[in-house]
Amino acid sequence: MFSKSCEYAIKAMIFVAQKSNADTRVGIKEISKGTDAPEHFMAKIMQDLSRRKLIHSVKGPNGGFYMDASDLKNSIADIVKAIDGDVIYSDCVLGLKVCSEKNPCPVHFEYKEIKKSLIKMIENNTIADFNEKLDTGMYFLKNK
Amino acid sequence: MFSKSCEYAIKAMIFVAQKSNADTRVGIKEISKGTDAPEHFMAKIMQDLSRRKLIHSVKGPNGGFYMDASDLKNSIADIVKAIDGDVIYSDCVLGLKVCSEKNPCPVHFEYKEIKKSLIKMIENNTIADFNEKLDTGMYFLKNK
DNA sequence: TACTCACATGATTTAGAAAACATGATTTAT
DNA sequence: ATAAATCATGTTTTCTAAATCATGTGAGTA
Repeated sequence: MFSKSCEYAIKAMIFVAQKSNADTRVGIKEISKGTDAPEHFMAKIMQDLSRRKLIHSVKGPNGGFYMDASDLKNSIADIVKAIDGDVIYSDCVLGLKVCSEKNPCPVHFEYKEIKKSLIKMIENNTIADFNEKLDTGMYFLKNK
Repeated sequence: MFSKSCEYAIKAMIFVAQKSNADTRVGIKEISKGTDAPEHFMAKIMQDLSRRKLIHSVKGPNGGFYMDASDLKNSIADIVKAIDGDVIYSDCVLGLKVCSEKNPCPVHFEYKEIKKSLIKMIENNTIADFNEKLDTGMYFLKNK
């Protein structure tokens, strides 16, 4: 559904939210281990997220990434838009460049409703929400 | 959502359903033009569909592809399973290899419901259904 | 039979995402 | 001020889906 980059980005945001606070930062190594993502690739993604102000970073010794209260208010949709753009809002099951009310593919109207709930899901779930969930220890960001 | 191959496969099935009957077959060239897909690539996909008995083919002069009554009863899900396998049934928003009730990613339960309606959609829509739709001229398989 | 048409099969190439690498810049600590 | 830690940036490599190419096979027709 999302690009690999985007999957990693979401996982990283959730992971950092869990592990960081005002003066505890999380480094790339820890993030990539905690989310089961390739280190160098994840580094690049973190820099994207940082450039787009979805997360804070500090250089140097004891540096790393962290999230403040306003970062925690971001939704999954904000991350997806930052990394994958708005394909999720415009994509077509059959791959039509333009698939709309006026120019619908054969499944346009059926998919429309599903897409609506999909968008609702990613827009209504904030990082803070996941933070609480993960605290229960009943959810996972990686398999092994 | 689906692979490019799968998108083309669905379009091709719908297209052939429209254009063919017992003694009118549709050739690769016509199919690829009618669905805006690369000819050689589409040829390969048609052969997959043919091998998996989702469509009939005839070699030689006046040969081509066609669908009989039972072919028309196939659902979109049948095509998806033939081309992409059952990833749609097991995929995870965050890319976990195993994402289940026992080992859920943070969005597993929210996505579960959406996935259910997605599957329902592709299982309940048969090629024959589209055939009728397309007759109205209000749906499209390509843009230009 | 021989020729042609059109699908079938397998090998090859291309393009773009995913991943890795090399180097630069900034901060902290001594 | 120097060195080490850590994020930032740009380039290169790898991998796989997507697309193409070359050749084979069966069916129809004269």
